[in-house]
Amino acid sequence: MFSFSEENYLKAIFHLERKYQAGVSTNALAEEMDTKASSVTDMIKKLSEKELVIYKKYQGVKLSELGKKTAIEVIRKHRLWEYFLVEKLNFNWDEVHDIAEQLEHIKSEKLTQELDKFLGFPKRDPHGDPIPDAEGNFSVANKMLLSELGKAEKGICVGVKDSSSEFLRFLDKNNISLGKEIKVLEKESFDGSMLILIEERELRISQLISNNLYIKIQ
Amino acid sequence: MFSFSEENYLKAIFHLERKYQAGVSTNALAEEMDTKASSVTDMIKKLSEKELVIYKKYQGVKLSELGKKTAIEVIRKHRLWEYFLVEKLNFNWDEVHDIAEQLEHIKSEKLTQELDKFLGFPKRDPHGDPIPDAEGNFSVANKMLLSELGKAEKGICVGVKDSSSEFLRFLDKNNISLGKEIKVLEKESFDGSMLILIEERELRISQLISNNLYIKIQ
DNA sequence: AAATAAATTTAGATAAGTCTAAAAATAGGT
DNA sequence: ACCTATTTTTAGACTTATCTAAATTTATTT
Repeated sequence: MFSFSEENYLKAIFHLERKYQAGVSTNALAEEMDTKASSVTDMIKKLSEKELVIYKKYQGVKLSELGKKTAIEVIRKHRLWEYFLVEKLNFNWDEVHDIAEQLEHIKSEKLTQELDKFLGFPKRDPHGDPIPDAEGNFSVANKMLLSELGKAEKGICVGVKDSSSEFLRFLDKNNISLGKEIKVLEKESFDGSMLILIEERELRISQLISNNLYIKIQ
Repeated sequence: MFSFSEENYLKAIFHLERKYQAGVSTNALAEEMDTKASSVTDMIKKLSEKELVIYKKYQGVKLSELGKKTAIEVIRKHRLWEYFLVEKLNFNWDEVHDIAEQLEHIKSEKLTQELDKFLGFPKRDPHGDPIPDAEGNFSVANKMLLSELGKAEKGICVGVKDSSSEFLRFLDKNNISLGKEIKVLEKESFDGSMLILIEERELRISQLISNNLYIKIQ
């Protein structure tokens, strides 16, 4: 079994690989993990010895098949627990991340399977992210950022890029939640803000907001 | 916040204090924690600095009020999670201990409270042990060991002293479970075994068994 | 009360994960 | 191609929790 720290590194590498297919740099990992580059190098060596990552000095890291499988298992647990907290224990979607960061490291395959079953095999967590199934498969939705929409186009809100409490509470306050339709009424080119229509209300949002909201078109 | 290891020591001291009111010895703790006496001394010093225990060299330890409160919180979480695993996730009572050992260290007061509410504020875990409430109060049942009963006496099974898988599975196999009435038909003085009546079946059990089964009389 | 046994503590070592500071390698600009 | 800036790695140190082996304290026995 792997330590909490090892699992967290694997998860971080997994997420960064989407952006850096050629290999995740030490500095990128250090920023993601909120630690120093030298610590990252140390851990990468350890993960490499355990054959969880493929690593050549100065060339960045990639996950091995085992590393990827392990990372996906951790992500599966994280998202199942988030779903549990919101659907069964009345948590708001902005409160669950830190607790799920702890729960994702609990080691018991049976627990994960039974939790999944108990929850009715949910497909997405409260932030719209897909939950991997027991085999590690999960849909990579054809989502796009709201900011990519043009004037008069519309989409369904399906997820958030930033899942910080601050952002999620902003969305709550403005009644923006997953599943709602958003139509772009106007786009202001000089600051990137847009006027949107959501549930018959008009709302002006900054580019920072539209850049962190995923939508699905059609 | 305290480390997993610190919490485990506090829990162990709490349990041992029932037996050693004068103070828990280093060796007793070492055995309970399955570690070396020197490691125990190291940890006790640390707990003492943090004012979680009262410690004088060579005199054993006792929990401080803070230490006791912390230990009870961990035990509360352990037992709530055990109840959750059995009642919601279809675990058998012999499978839950190791997973609860992990879950008991999750830090979130809200999680504990909401879990308690979700489960309907259960009073006892699957092994019959009382679950402390949010204020740390819990009933210390007036239970006794089955082995203390005399011939022709009877009681209701309310808990187990040993909660190892092996013992619990033995009980399952022989259809002994919490809430059932047990009557002593015969006691064999030379080996301490007894013949009991449970659900109209007669069963001979060794002293090891009757020494690990709690019953309530009347 | 002295001698021995048992329990406990101390001293020093180890492993995991992190850090700072310095060295080495790579990348970029001219 | 060279010089500089950036990135990455190495070296050495620190903390937590553990260990072994030795020293010390307490308890027991005669």
